[in-house]
Amino acid sequence: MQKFLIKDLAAQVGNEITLKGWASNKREGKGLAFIILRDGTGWCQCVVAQENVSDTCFEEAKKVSLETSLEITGKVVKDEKQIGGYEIQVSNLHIIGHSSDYPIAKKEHGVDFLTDNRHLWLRSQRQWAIMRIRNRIIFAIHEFFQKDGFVQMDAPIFTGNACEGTSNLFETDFYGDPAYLSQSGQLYGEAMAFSLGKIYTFGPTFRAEKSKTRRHLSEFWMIEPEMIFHDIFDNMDLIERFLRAVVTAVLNDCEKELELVGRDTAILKNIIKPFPRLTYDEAVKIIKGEVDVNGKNAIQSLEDELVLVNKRINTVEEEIKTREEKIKTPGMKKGEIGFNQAQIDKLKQELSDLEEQNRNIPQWLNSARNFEYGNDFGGSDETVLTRLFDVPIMVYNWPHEVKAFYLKRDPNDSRFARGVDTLAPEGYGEIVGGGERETDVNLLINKINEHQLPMEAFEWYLDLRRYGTVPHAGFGLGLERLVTWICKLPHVRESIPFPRMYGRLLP
RNA sequence: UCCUUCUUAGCUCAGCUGGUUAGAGCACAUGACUGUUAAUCAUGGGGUCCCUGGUUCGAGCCCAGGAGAGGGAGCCA
Repeated sequence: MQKFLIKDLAAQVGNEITLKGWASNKREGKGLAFIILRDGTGWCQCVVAQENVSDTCFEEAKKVSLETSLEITGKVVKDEKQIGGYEIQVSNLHIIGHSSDYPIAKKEHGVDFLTDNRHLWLRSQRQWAIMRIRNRIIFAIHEFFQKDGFVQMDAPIFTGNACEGTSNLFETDFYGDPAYLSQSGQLYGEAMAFSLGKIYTFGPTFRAEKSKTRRHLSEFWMIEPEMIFHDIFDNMDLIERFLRAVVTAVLNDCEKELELVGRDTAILKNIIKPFPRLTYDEAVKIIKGEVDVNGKNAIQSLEDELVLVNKRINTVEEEIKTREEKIKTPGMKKGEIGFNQAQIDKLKQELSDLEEQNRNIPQWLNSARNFEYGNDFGGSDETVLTRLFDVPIMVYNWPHEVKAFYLKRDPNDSRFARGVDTLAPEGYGEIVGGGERETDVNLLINKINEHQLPMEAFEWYLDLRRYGTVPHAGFGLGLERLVTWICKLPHVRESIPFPRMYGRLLP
């Protein structure tokens, strides 16, 4: 077992202790080696000075390469310059497992390579920070619901019926019968709420969507609370309190991790402000640019963005050119060439992202301008809308045709269903979908027929209305999308330890 | 399913109008340097230019087909 951990070094200043872990980096000088040790709880520089250790020990230190596992004994010294604020002056060192040609270098890598090496990528600092934030989010979710009187219950993963239609389901063999991997625990959640009042499920969800976008996974974790005697407005109140609690927990406890992922926390701190609530009608007007919000016009701001993107493309191209010229000047130091080369690589990465945006934004503009009233929002519409806000927004009262069969019709206007989507700001889009459920058995039967779903598979669900129906509501939160927004990640793939995506099953 | 971008060393990328022996940085190996922060400096090894076919005196570069990856639309949390 490990007696001492890097995170606890503060209490050990002046003491000689033994740490166990991996070498995440090493720098060498004459008679001196600096090993950055990581043990899962943090990073710490260990200094091996030839004069302080035996010759065999120093030879051993020289053999340490990236990700070699080792045991290090030495004195803990305070040193503000270092990552964790402490340093080990090594007196003894012992290699546990060698590591040669570790594939992930101390440099930028492409996504394909990193995803192929996810099992090793997880060891890097940024991924470590994301996983810790993910963990804090999960814990905060449980804390919030448990304190609020919810009971955690589990929906089955094998299901015989499709919740919202048969497409996008992974089919498996269940003793000779077709079974589907759950794409939502929602219907089961309703049954469980009718027993325990307020429940939430927390489990994996599977969608066979052939989507290759920055916000889709084939396997993701969903949190689905369901509450009796809640209407859509109670539901929105809960969503708001819930998200506020989770984000606040991360802000309070993950300062270091947020810094490591480079998250500007100013926008997260806005979470204390009330979430704007828009009806579908209001949101459509904003998307189409007919109504301004916060002094900003959706179409205009997107057009401005396009201009900025183009300007930035020019600047970046110029800078690449300048640096390429600079490299060619004779007599330049090798180190300076390397530095410029690295800058050029970074700029090229930015350039290809910008060019991507340059291709996408005109499409989004087109789709926003021509948005047809009555349609569901597409990914780009959500982006266009949420770019204008600095807090999550809630859009409710959707045209009933575009939403799931189990949503309640608005009693004041039957064209609308009482669904609510919560969209994360900064262009991130939908993180929560939910609503008030239909309570009338006959309206439900009509809807099931309209959607051409197999009635026999839903008989048990209809029983919930036959035996003491009550008003109830709930929602589903996509954990990875929340992690992605809170960390401001460029892609969901970094928000889960081993992402399962269209075309990705390994590692 | 459709649109779009890409594929050159282990990794990240150059490679001009089609021209002779394909380059750089990182990583790796050896050596130098007592305090480095992606350390630095010197030397060295390392290539099926994604695959198949075509055009050409000549293809990493042009054409056709295929494979793989990125992003987007649809669909969705």
